[in-house]
Amino acid sequence: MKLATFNVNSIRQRAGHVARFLGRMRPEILFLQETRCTEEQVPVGEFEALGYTTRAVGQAGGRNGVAVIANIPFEVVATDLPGDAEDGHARYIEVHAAGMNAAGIYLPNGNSGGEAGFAYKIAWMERLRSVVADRVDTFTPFAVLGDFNVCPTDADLAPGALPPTDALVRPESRAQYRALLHLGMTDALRALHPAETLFTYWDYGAAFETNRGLRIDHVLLSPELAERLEACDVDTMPRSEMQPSDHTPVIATLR
DNA sequence: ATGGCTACAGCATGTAGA
Repeated sequence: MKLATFNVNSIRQRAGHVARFLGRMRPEILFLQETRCTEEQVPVGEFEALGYTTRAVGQAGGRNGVAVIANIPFEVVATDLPGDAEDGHARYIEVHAAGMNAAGIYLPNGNSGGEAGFAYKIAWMERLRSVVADRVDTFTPFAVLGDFNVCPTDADLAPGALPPTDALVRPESRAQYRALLHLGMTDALRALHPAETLFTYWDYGAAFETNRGLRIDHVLLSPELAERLEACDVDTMPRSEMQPSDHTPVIATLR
């Protein structure tokens, strides 16, 4: 069973990248972030041809947007977090599939909109923590995958890539991320690669060539799923293709 | 630390991304 996450920075610009990734890695479930379009605008044809079904949560205006693409039966059980403001932000999708729940998230960046924008990020993380706490308390096998917009530690970004005031590395963001781990979630990539320099995002320009990146896309697993964790890796292939997203996928394999 | 990228809305630049 392979679970994957990929911030595509516009699915309309990246349908080919996603289709090639699906064909090569054949994940059972793939979560997308920053689809940047409405549900009707998601180009699903290439995915259907590969045997995949798509469900999207989108919004008008070219911002945010998440989706799930799977080749096993699944049911969408949530399209927002309990308590989410009625602001129309498309940032959450949760499915029930293969005896587990899996959520795809596009966590607010928190750098725009001043301190109010940062507060929105932290509040969003607190709501996510409530959902994770519920799934853990009820022993629901649960995976959270997506663009967390948090570098968990200083080992998760190239030295000097961000100022210490950036919302991706601020202590409050990191504390909220750690709170998810303290609930019992496992950072799958870091658990299997404790000392490796691993990035999932490189800014456009020369950052990929010079490997000046960030690790901000994560796979968190509840105890039931962490026990089944077999492999977790960053797939840099899509980032090396022409007209890439600035992110690249992370894939976890469960027994 | 941004914007030297990129995408989007919409048609000129402004906003957002991280």
